[in-house]
Amino acid sequence: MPKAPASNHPACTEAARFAAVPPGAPPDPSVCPVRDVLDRIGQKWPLLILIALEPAPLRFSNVQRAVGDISKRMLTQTLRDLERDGMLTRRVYPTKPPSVEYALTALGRSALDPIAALAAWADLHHDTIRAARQQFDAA
Amino acid sequence: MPKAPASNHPACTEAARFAAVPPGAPPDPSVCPVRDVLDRIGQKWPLLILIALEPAPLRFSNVQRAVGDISKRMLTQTLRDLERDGMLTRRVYPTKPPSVEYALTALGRSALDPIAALAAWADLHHDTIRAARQQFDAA
DNA sequence: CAGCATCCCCATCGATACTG
DNA sequence: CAGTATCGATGGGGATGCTG
Repeated sequence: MPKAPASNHPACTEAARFAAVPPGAPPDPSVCPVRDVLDRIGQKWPLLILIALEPAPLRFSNVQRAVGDISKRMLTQTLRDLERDGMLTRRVYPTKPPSVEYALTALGRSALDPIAALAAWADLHHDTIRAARQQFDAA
Repeated sequence: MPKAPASNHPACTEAARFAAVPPGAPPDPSVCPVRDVLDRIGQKWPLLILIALEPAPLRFSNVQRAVGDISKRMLTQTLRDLERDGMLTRRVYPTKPPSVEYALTALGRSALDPIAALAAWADLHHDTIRAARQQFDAA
């Protein structure tokens, strides 16, 4: 069990509405899609892994190198989570020594789309944020 | 000090490139804008607070009610962080008893834009993800 | 090479109680 | 009403070592 399921938080209905849900009200109140997704991509490693795999599929060690300082433990765990979510595929080649290739799925690729929008926003407003922080800290 | 500064992670340059940075290379390698932003909005409360304030400014207690089950402790702390980032303003009315109104800034409002895109994605693909999980767990 | 198991730390968050 | 202060539990995640 990776973690507890997303909270069925009252404000999540707000979030869902904010997300421009279709006409019909969400039938399953026990899950908030927004939080469900954000819990994943909001973490450090999942995002970096998705980005690392964007240009091309990679093997375990190559993912580790691409991401940089992730431990094998977290890499394994995060890859599992992403595979479980259908964001990437895990293909084992029974060579000697074994090699495992990870590749984005269409779903994983499509996720990078809105993430890129967010990244663009971050890049655009980063200076403003940093300035705001400095001003705030002068107090 | 809210938390440690964002890691100057090698893959962040990848992330930055992915975010379609302008021609010039980022001069400050010690900060990754993408992680900087994601560290915030990836957390539970900041997002819910931004969403709660989107329709209209709210006072402390009203934010708490709007968000739902957040403790005063986390609410205070998160509001501070968001204020520090320039995402919202804090205006104190010296009435008796005192009241404090929190309102989104233009920056905070603009942040909800890409977040909405992400939320829309989450809403759209949530079923697919849940299905992938169920299939994965059948093993 | 890929990945699992173990240990352990410490940051985060909730609960509670108190103040201006 | 709008916080601050303090304590305590919980679990995320790093380091290390072992296996197929």
